[in-house]
Amino acid sequence: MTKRVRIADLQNHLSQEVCLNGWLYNSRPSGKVQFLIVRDGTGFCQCVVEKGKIPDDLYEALEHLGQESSLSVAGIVRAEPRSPGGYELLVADAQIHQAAKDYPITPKEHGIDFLLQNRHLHLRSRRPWCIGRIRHTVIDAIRRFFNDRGFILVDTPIFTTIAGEGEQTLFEVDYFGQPLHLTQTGQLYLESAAMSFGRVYCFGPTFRAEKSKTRRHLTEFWMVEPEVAYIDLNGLLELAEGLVVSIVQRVLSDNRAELEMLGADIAGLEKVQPPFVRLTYTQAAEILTSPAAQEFMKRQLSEFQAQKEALEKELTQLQEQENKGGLKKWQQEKNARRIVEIRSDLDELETKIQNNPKHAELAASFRWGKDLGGSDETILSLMHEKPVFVTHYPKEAKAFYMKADRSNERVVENFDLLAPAGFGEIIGGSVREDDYDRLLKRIQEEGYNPQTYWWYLDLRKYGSVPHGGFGLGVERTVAWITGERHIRQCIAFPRLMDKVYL
RNA sequence: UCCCCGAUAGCUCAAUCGGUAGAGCGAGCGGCUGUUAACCGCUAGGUCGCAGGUUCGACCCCUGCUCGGGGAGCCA
Repeated sequence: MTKRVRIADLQNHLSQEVCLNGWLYNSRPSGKVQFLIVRDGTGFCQCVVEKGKIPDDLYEALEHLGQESSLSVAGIVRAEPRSPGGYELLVADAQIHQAAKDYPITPKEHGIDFLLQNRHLHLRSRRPWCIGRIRHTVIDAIRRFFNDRGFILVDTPIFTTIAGEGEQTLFEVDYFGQPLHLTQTGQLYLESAAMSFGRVYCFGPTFRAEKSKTRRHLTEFWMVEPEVAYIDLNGLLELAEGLVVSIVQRVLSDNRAELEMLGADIAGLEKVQPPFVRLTYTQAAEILTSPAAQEFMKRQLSEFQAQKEALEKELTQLQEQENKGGLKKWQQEKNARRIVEIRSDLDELETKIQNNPKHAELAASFRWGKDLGGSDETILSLMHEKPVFVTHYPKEAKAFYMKADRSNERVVENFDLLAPAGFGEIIGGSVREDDYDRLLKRIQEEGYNPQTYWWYLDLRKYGSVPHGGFGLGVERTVAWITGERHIRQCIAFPRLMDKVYL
């Protein structure tokens, strides 16, 4: 029996005969030779089948084998730059385990809804595969970052009795007759644990019943939350900066091939180095209302318009070519495909062009005291190449547990981290209010029942210390790093508002 | 909850002025010894989302509904 090898290990078996176990990803028969693209979970490999080198009936069976059929192939490994992984297999023998017919996901384009309806199969496709591997690296990098720095993992409950983030977004659960809800954050529990271990983190699913139908929202997502005793805002910023840098570095070193396949912005990721940009909310507001921001928006608008004109010109040319006729059939088809592409790009540009003045106006009319809107965040992050910290938001715009800045009571000691290139928020965090009376007052102001928060208040009665932490959304981080526009492609089985596919 | 866009073959899309539909991919068959979402030829595949209205005539115009996409608010 030939040695079983995984595609990722082929480089160590040059010129040897090996056996791959996998699935047929694509095939290109070409008369007396066939090219089978086989995937095995670790990668993709081109397998060459030449007529005469294997039995004729096997050759024929392979020629008619459907996409995603399961099979084993044996043959000699050789280097081949034209093969996806750089190595190919010259097939000497093959065994078909199950011949699949009419696999629904073809090698061409599909709509997002169709793909999610077939998510159980779509996971096998190249893009979800790349993203899933990067997600794995991101999660591993996060755990290592905290474990290497003496953080203790504390698993906080998923059924919870208290709200952390606003009560409208809770999923309620009937817990043997008692109404509980699914966790929105482990933070409050984590603060309790931090007073025991000093530095802690939790990592788990988070549930928010936000009625947000956008490409940035899931109702079930994964979040890592560190919490540290004896830390100030600067310490938190450094921690967050270090975490994000180490995640990006790990992905750059472990998943470069996947980033390339996805067409991610590798040069942009390489610029993610400390120090990140640090702005206070007040400075951010000044930037948004400044002439520079308006200039920036105008430049963007003219850029969009230039792109639009270029696309329209190309469209006209293609249509003229088509009307003239005399094109080969494959050229016609290529043109038709390009036309569809241009139209969808034009649609998107049109939206951007329409939104630009609105966003510019929103930014210009920004008044101190408001929370930063999505478009404001986009402008701020587009104006900088590196991630941007925004700190010291107005108290009114933020959660009750955030510590009031003692030197300016109108603001709290919090921060958001905006990923670059217009991606938006991936981290939110704060120093926590550690004074009993102030915290009690804030709970009352929010209209919450202090009795529900009795144990949380207790933490301020017994050895209260300055402490704080933050939450980083895994899917948003993965979406930013991979350049994926839909957050729902960044988790295997996404849960959306009003829609759970599988 | 609100605003914008869409629904045509299994999938992705086209159909000029209102005159009962057309490509590619996929599937099936055939051709091709180095392909790269291969290519070339042939075949099959449709209650144009649902209900109503306008009209001699509706994929096309109008109303309602259902489903989907994008965005706002809110957030990681």
